[in-house]
Amino acid sequence: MVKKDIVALLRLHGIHPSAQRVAVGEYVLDTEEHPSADEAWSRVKKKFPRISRATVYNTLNLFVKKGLLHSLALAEGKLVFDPKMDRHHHFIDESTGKIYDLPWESLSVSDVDGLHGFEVRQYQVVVRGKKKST
Amino acid sequence: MVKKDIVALLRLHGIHPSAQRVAVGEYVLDTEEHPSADEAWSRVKKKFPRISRATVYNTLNLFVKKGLLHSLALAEGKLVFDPKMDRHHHFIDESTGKIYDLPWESLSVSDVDGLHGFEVRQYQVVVRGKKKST
DNA sequence: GTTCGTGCAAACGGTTTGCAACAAT
DNA sequence: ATTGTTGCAAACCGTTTGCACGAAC
Repeated sequence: MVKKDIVALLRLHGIHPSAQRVAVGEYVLDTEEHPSADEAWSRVKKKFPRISRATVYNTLNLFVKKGLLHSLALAEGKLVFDPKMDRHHHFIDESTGKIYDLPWESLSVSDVDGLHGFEVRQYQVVVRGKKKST
Repeated sequence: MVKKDIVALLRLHGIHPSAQRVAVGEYVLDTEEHPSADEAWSRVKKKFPRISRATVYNTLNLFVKKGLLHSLALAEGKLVFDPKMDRHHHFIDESTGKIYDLPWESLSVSDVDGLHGFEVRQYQVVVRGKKKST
C-alpha cells in the first residue's frame, strides 16, 4: 500500500487527505500491529516531526468514525487501533501484551444466535496465552 | 451472602477484614453487575460516607491480587470488576454499556487448541448487541 | 510501639478540548 | 471571507502513589 492508495482511501471515505492525515494513515492503516495512539504518534513523528498529539488523536478518531479503523479496549488502560475491518478474533500474548489477529475461520463458535434474551450484532473470541517462539 | 460470609471469605484469602474492606466486599463480591471502581466507591459511600477513593481502589486491587475478583477491560476507558471467578463469556449491550455474564455452556468454541503457534491459556467469547427488553 | 489500614491530596498516563494561527478554496 | 485543519497547552478522567494520622494488637 503506497501513499497514493491512502489518499484515495481517505477520499473514498470522505476524509480530506491532509499531509498529516496521510502520514498517520500510511502507518496505521497498513499495519498488522495494533498500535496505540501514542505509538502511532511517535511513529509518525519520525517522518513528520512537527505533528502534534492532538492531530494524531483526532485523526485516529476520525478514521474510526469513518469506518477505516476499529478501536479496541482489549488491554488495560489504553485503546489500540486495528485496520483489519473484516471480522476476526484476537489473541493477546500475556507476557508481551502484543495483540495478534486470528482469522475468522480458525475458530468457530456455536449457538451464538441461540442466546435467549440477547440480540447479537457481533462477537469475537478473545484468546489469551503465550505466542510460541517458533 | 451476608456480612459474616464476606468476613470469612476475606480471611480465607488472607485479607484482614477491616470495616471498609468488608463494606466494599459486600457490594462488589455479591453482585451480578460489573461495577467500575468509581461505581463501587459511590455505592459503598452511601453506607460508609468517609471512605476514600484510594481505599476502594486499593481494596479492589487487593481482591484481584488475592483471587476474589477479575478486572475486565471490556468497555472503553475504564476497568470493571467481576466477582464471577469461574469461566464464562460476556455480552455487552452497545446502547447501555452494561455487561452481562453468559454461562460457559451457552456457547461453544471449537478449534481453540488447534491454533498453531499459540499456547492458549484462556479464552472467552465477547458478544455485542442489544439486550432484549423482556 | 510496631504494624497495618485509612484518608487526603498530589501525581500520573492516556485522551480530549478550547483556542488562536493557519491553510486552502 | 469562509471553511476546515493544525499545534499548543490546559483540562479531563480514571487510577496510583506518598505520606502522615489513627486503630489494633
